[in-house]
Amino acid sequence: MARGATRVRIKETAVELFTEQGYDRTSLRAIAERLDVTKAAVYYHFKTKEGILAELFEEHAQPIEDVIAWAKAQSPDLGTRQEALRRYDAALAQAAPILRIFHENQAGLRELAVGTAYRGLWKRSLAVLRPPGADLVGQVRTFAALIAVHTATRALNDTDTSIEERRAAAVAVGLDLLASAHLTDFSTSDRPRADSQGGSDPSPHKGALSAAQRSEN
Amino acid sequence: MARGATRVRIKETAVELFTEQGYDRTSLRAIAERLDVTKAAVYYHFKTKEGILAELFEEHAQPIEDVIAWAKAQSPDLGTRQEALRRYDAALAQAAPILRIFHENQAGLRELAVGTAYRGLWKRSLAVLRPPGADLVGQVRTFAALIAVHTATRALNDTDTSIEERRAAAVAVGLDLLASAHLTDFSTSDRPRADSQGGSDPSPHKGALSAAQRSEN
DNA sequence: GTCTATAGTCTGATAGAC
DNA sequence: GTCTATCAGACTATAGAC
Repeated sequence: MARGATRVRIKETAVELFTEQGYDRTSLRAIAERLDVTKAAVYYHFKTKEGILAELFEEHAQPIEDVIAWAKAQSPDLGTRQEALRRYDAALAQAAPILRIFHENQAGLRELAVGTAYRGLWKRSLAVLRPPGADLVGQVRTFAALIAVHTATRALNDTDTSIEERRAAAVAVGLDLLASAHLTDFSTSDRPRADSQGGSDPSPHKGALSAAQRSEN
Repeated sequence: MARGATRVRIKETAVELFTEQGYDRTSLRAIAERLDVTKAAVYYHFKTKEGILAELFEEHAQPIEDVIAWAKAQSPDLGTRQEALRRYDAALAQAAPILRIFHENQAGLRELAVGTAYRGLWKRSLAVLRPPGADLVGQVRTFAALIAVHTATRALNDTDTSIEERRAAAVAVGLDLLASAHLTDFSTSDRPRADSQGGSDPSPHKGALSAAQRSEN
């Protein structure tokens, strides 16, 4: 067995079991048994159960932190935010299984340090995608854009479509939502132009905007 | 103490603790202690721990089932789906705390019967909101609409806005997404030009880092 | 309707041999 | 680097007194 192989296998198995059964329901004994090692062997590599999850998080959060750092270094326009969403999606290609664990175990991880770290990453991602001075509707759109890229791919896994198709669809919807969120003054008919840098207006499908204005019930 | 009061208090306390700590981390002992009764008293009212959650689910799922049944009895047009979303939101006003428990404990509840029941409810809700023959993008939009109404209100609770404002914003975005989902032929996705780099480069490390040296934040 | 007492099992974690 | 052995504590659930 190569050096460090067991440590890697522990993390791989932990991802499997955390995903299948949940973090709290997954015991170290179960991880050890599936690997055909003893519980003490797991404790040799990781000080605590949370330590396994924390290391998984740190590994996969880094590419997303890079996207956030990149976006902060750009001018805060629509093009930057849309490109940030595409890069977020690219980072997610690897990180999705781990972030899914955090998403589906929110309640149980709330009091753990690693859960706080995840919530911070989510908030920073949202802050980067959100137009400055967005109104509430714009903030909801931004949230919807992020969560679409985050979970829509898995939510539609009962369709007979490929992962690539679903990811592309989720990103397309996310980009459209970011464009809509860019229209800050949503409730009036005076709408600012969507893009000022290229001269070519992306012009997403705004025909449905009037539907939302009928929301008063 | 009025008749049946303890049973109600157990459910109320369970909601609090399931929300704060998660379902798996909440012991019956903790529920009993917070109520200042004994564990056995809880077992008198509920056969199992899952039984508490199951009863909470059944109570609050019914108004949503009613919305689904109503929508199925209408003609499957956009107006019906939008009205269904509004009614879903109205039902959510009471059911939200309970459904939040299911949403934030997905992994741990996966193997439980009550978790399967929740996933079924979600799928049926989605089916009612989805335009017949929607393409993938339309399905993502429908998913985003439902999840916006479902969780956006809570996701924005760090803003200094009222719950009513946030709910109205979430519904507005949801209605707009349903309208967009109605446009089936979206598949020619236009990608707005982002910036000089363009494309979706997942590794922006070196160039972005040096650019990030500029004092932003 | 609420209690005491307890069964039986599993948990995360540690100490120390090899 | 992996093991055996063991810990103290927590868990769900049950039986039966009052």
